[in-house]
Amino acid sequence: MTSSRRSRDPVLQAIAEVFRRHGYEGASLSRLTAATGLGKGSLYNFFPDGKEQMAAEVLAHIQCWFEAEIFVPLKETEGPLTGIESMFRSTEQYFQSGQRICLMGLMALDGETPFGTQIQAYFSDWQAALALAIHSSGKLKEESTDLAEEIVSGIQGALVLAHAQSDAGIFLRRMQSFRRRLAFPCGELQ
Amino acid sequence: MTSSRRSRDPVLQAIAEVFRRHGYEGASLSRLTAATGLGKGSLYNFFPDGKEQMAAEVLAHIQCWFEAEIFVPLKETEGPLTGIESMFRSTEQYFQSGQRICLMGLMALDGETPFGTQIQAYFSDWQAALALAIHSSGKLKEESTDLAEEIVSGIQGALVLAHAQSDAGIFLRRMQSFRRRLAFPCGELQ
DNA sequence: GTCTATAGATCGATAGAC
DNA sequence: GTCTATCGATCTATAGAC
Repeated sequence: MTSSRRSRDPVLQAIAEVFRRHGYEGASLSRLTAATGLGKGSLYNFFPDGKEQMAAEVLAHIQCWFEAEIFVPLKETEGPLTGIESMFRSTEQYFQSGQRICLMGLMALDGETPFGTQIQAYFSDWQAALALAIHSSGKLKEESTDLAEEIVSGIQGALVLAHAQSDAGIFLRRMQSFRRRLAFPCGELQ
Repeated sequence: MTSSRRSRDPVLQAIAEVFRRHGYEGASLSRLTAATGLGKGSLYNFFPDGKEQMAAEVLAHIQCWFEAEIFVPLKETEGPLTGIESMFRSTEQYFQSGQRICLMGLMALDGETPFGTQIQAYFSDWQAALALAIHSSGKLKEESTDLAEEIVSGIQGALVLAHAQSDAGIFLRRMQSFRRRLAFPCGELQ
């Protein structure tokens, strides 16, 4: 169990990279075997239900990582602003300053995948945790929800644009912009 | 020429919908024949270079539409604010209030497609036209560029989130938020 | 110009040797 | 647990009848 965990994780990460780069339909078994260094037989030994199970487990792994590293700190940190700043830092690191894509966002656009529920949960969990942190930093409840929606969607858009322009600077500039937006209370004008 | 144009356009639109729904790799010829009502032979008569040519022409068609309906009005309208408002309206209409996906954004994330140049041009043209309109509405040049980047990427993110949550309201709320952001000069704080 | 038939490659998945 | 061999289905693309 524990040793299976230890060997399963790097395989899952290699698989995740293939899904990120090629999308669900483009992630062929030949690409997956090449990326993992495993034969088809071994892959089906790890994931008896094949490609769909691989994608489902990758998404579950991502959800767990964000839950532990971002959502929980957002909800629990004593000073809520440090939770928010830790979110920005973890997000920048996870997406490699904008060079890496969000698989949840890609799958959301891709559509026609059986992962709608997982994707929906990921985004609503993120937004809820962030809205709570913003609210307890002193903003009104309505404004917090709105800002959380702006930032969660804004991060996705920043990843799209950064990848389209092959310019990670776009992502980092957007993240700085979100930080400023939370620091200055100019949203109260409306 | 003119009659070929007339018959080519609806075919191209049907093809575009398939790419939007299934991505480049998921847009199989069988789906394309089903959506267009044409046999493979006819499709290859229209597009001798096959799927890649179909996608390239779809993207070119989209670029042309945005150029004519959004970018030019942004650059040319007498009162620049009416150009910006017309952009918001056309954008909401084009993306069907957030129910329709941006094919350029999807292809940008999809990666590994040979359309990087077209995608890059689309986004930089949009941002440049919008920045110019914002600048001539009275904002500083630096702030205009930044706001244009925020809005162009923000629209993409709003489409991602709206599709993930199956909630077009998200897209419409983000668009309203952008309008407010342009109306109130609170960005000068930093 | 539209269709059907089909080629050749690759797809996801399985079987069975080791 | 890992591999190779192979299945049937589907893929993109072509050929040729009408």
